[in-house]
Amino acid sequence: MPELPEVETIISDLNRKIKGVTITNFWSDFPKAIKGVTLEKFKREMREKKILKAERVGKNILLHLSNDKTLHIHLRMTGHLLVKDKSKKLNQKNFAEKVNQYIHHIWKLDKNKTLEFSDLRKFATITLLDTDSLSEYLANKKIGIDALDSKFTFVKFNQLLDAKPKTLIGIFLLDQSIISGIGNIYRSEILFASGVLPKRKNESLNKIERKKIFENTEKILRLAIKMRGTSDSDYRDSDGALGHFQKVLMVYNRERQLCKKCGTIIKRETLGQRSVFICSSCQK
DNA sequence: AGTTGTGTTGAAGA
DNA sequence: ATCTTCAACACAAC
Repeated sequence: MPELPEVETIISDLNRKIKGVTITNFWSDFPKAIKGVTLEKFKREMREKKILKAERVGKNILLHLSNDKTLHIHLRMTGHLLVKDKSKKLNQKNFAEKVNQYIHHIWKLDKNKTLEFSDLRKFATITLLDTDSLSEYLANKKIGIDALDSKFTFVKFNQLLDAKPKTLIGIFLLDQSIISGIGNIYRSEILFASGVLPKRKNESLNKIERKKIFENTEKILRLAIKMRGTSDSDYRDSDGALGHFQKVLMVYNRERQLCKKCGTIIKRETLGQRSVFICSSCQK
């Protein structure tokens, strides 16, 4: 599941591999994922445009093009972007893996490269925007402050918590309109590291607990970026390779396994229709 | 073999 | 308003 660290890994890969390259053509067998324009119009808009830069806001990918257009890509659950270089024989093995075989869109690039979009469940979306209208578009989407934005301070975090006193912290952390970037994996990990149960109301959290959640959010997200994300299931980087954070998960997807800290059996609970994983002895 | 769970988001319903 | 449910879709696990 691509959350902030996985998207950040993709963004840095894209900037390293395809910044400045020219799109020669575009192919899709699932144009439904392309929002706002027909496939034909979209193809026309792609041809002979340069990819200037990749950017990230929360889990959202922004690709700035040379025609004052910006591509907004959301990977949703199973989307991932692969960069292939036909002049290199590298990564054939990764790309052959089944999870990388659900290619529904291809940007053909110069220098023998392609940007290929694999998406098993086909929930991902591609939106073509005027770069000028970007800030308006993002405001409309109600994307909250990025969890790694330097403006996301402890003071700001407290203001956000106090604005939603009755909300459960486990639900709050997942709400992209408040803070963007945290998904199901990292909310369980952040709350475990902070010793706080997901069903605690914001108003019940004392200053020490708030501080721990705030600090662990940055700490865990940055460590996960360093480890190139969590490949618990479908996620792969632009080489089609696995991330490594799944090796150090403390609670996520570890139902009925023993807590790595205290040996208590990890439990799975449902919160807002989604699973959350807890150690009832480490978290209060 | 049919049912259920999976997680992200937007839209619809209450 | 805010919460809950569902739908988008494919597949693995039961």
